[in-house]
Amino acid sequence: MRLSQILISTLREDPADAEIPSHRLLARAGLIVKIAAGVYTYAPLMWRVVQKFAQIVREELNREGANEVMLPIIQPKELWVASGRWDRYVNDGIMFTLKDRKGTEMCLGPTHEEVMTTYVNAQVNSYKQMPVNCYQIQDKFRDEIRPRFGLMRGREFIMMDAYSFDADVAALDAAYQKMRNAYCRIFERCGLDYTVVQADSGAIGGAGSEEFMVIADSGEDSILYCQQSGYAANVEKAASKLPDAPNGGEPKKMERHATPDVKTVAQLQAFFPGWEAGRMAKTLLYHVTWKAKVKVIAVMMRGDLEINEVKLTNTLDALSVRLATDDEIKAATGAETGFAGPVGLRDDVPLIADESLRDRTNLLCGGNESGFHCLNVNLGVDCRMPSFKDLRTARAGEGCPISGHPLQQARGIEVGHIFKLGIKYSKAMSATFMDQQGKPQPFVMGCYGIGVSRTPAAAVEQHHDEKGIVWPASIAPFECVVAMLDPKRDEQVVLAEQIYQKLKAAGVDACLDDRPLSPGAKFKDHELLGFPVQIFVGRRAAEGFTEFLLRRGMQKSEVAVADLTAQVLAALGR
RNA sequence: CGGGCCGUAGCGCAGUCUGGUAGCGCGAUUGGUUUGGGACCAAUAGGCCGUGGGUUCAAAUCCCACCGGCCCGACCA
Repeated sequence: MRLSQILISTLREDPADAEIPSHRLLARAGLIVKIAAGVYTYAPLMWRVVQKFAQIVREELNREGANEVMLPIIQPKELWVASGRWDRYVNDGIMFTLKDRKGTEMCLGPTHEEVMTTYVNAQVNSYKQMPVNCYQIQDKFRDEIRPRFGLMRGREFIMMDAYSFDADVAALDAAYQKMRNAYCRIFERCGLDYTVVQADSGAIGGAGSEEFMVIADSGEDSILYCQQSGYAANVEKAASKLPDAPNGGEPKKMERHATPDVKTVAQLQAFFPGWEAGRMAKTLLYHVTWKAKVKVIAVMMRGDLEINEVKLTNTLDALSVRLATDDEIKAATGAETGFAGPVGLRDDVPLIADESLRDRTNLLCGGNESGFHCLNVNLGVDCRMPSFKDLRTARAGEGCPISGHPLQQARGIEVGHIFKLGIKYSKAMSATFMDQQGKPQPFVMGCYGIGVSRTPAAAVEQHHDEKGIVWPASIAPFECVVAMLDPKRDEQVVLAEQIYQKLKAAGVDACLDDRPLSPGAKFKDHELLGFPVQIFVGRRAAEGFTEFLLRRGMQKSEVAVADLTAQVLAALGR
């Protein structure tokens, strides 16, 4: 391709609304253009990037026997009612809904479990037809509460989702493993530094799930990992071994103390010298929403630790949880915020506690009365015995649950997520096949997503410098650019053309920069656009020499034309 | 949805406090000179100052409402 024929519009200045490197660079390079919040046009060079990545995804999925299909973007409400997800997605506000001419409610697909399950259910009647794995690569729509970071969190975005259908759990496990392997190959081929972490399965539900995280400071997810054991988990899911808190000793008689205006753990430590946070048990009131009811419940946590609301939601099998408001707290405990405790808590307020409080004695708790706290509280003696659950947010520095070594923390961009769904959707939607006994059974499903527009952005996040993007060769818009510095000089034009043709003949995805720009402008453009290998045909063209630049590291050397193709192939690892 | 902020030429911004001719840089167009780090000279084009209402002799500027957008938070296959 000749760059003179491609729409390229790099900006001299950073766009005003971009924060993170990938958004800033993709916008400045003119590769993405915003049309509304979280909605972007992909410029020709960016579309090449997306297509190259999508092709890698296809090749690796096809290798595992998956079938590419095209599913509708517009979906009828009834499918979502059948799976039980309409209300949740609409209430969460992320569903784009619309009505057709007849007034039938439809939505723009935020994901495709419903459609795919319906499709496969109609086609697959027998266990003999499985395993089946279908995927699609296309636009998805989510009216994100807060779109941001360019392609990282858009409202319209490109995604690959694959769905596997099997007759039993063992077959699902095999399908899952195949997809996991394919995912590893995909992200390796993109040159990404990624980690597979245990994850919460969230709104989509199901048994096990793992996320593929690209490590980057701008990542929206926090992950904890251990190099010794290989353990890695999203902080939403992570477990850890805790260092012991100070022992409370033999149970003593509870004391009630006036603590006016002392509300926080820090204030309590100052008020009661010698009582460390680890000997306190804070009690937080949560407003919990289930499908058919809402309730305020009390959750106890050791004073020096934090509640993990994802774990709390899962433990309670709730749709959502949020901290209770001051009014709700007063209604439930009779006390102002800051004095809630288990002692004398109303019987109709359920009480649960984190495992870190099991068997702990002589705790410091809120008094359930404004201005009072209790010392030497013993659970099950001075108050109800709570049920104990893992509700704690694991933190860096705590022990790895496998090796005990201190956990380390990093930020990650979620580029892939794989789930063992089981029969959650097939059962809800009555999607069944005939088993060997001739009895209908629900499909055992898995689902597997990759952010197709997000992954290239993540690649930029990981591969850039102060001058611009440094594309990994496998997804670069072109592997190599051949630029004539002065298109008015015939020897440069002729030589550049020759080199370009030779590279193409050698199988290099090359482009020719024949634009009538000054040399400086071309240098800047190519630094920003990030072609991995850059060849400049300039003042030494007549002598048969060119300049050879590797974008990563910006190493520049003079190379004779005769050696050029070999050098380019070597630089591309071929 | 809570908190903070912003809408002025294609992009980046000044002007708004203190009402009175709408500006700067980049980009674009034309002509000329250039050609190794976003060239130079000259000329030109380009604005319902987000929208609607109000105050005023007079509104980009003051007031109200709405719309759009950004950041923090909550939220989030």
